[in-house]
Amino acid sequence: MRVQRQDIIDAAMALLDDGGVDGLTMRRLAAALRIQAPSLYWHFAGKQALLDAMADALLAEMVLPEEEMPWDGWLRAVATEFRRALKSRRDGARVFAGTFPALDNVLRISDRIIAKLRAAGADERLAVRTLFTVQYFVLGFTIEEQAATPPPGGHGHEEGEGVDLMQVAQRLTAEQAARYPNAAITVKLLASDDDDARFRFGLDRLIDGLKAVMPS
Amino acid sequence: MRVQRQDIIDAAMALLDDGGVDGLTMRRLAAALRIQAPSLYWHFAGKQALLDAMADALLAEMVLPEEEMPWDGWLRAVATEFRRALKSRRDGARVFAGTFPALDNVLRISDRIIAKLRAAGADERLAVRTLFTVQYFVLGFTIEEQAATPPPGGHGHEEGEGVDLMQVAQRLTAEQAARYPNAAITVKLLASDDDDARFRFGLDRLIDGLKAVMPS
DNA sequence: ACCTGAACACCGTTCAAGT
DNA sequence: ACCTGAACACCGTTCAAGT
Repeated sequence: MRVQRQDIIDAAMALLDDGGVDGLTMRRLAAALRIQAPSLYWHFAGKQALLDAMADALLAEMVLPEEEMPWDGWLRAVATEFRRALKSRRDGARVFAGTFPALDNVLRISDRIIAKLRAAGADERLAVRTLFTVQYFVLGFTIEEQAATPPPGGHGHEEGEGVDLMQVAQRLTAEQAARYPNAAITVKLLASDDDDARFRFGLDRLIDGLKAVMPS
Repeated sequence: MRVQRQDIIDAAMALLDDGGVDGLTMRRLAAALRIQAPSLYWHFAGKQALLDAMADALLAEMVLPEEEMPWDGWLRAVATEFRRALKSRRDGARVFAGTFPALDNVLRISDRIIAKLRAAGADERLAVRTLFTVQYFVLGFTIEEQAATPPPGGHGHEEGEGVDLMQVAQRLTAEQAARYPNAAITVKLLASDDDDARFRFGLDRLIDGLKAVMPS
């Protein structure tokens, strides 16, 4: 049986979990599929097209909340699901960032979000700005979250790819800690704070701020 | 005169403007400095250490607002300056994202922001969460902003690195536009909307939301 | 203290050719 | 319609050696 486009995406996603974006090469991907690297170029125009397809695939599993909810709770739920989708694969947020794939899942989900906001009374511009404001926050948050090495008991992550916050805190020179005491505290506090709670904090502030400009 | 650490950072920044992060290679950087690539490893442990130094250098020009302002206006001004600093070099936001450099400029500016928020009555955790929430929004926004090709009259950007939103809009198949009408409108509206106004919109919503949880 | 030459182990992509 | 072999033009990094 020959390799299909979807087989390539599946294998690429698996490889992402193994070695991160930096470990995802066309040659390794081909080897995993037991074909030669140039064969991939029959299915995808180039590596970027593959990454676009992967970004879109990340959203495939997103479950949208029920339609009956008020827009603010609904948007909060969608943002939470978006973060979950990005986190479902190693470096998922980095793969998604920068790509602007006009592919099916991205279009489908954008469409539903805009529809919801418009139904709640927002005009086109307000709906679009709201969508992207929330998206930027989630994306920025999740990129940093995934860049940090999970504390001790991770199950993959062999390489020193991630940033260990504890280690960063300890490597601050005495001079730096004396000169920038608040920054020194920040690193330590950040390392011990709960990611989910931090995410909720930011998202709730944002949605609170959005409520003030949404009609009704 | 031999090459100094700062010369390398300066040359790397110039190279960034020329060819973006993808065009920044140790070999090209060395050539620009008229030395051989391995020499760079005497000054920096590896490419990542250089990128960290570049991320820190991006913040060197940041001008912090006067201390007398109320915290909300002050924070808005700092966020605006942060975006400006990221945009001062091609792909600046991408360079900054993911790195967590405990270097002087990053520490200095974090320290001042936390100090300001604490002086306004926030406890440590609230101050840290506020700082990072705003940072995530600005970073996410600016990454996407820099990923988009500036409309027509750009002065650099030879390669097809950026995403042309107009082109994306036109490449949507009739089937896609029919199935996801709101998404189709979104792409067009996004291409014509003003980036500065979009940035202010998101930032103001965020700061509005933060006001509700800050004491005083 | 700073730099080079040579080498290692890779990359993404093209293209003619095969089935 | 899908895949291969061979090749091109690169990468980041190490390391012994030079000044």
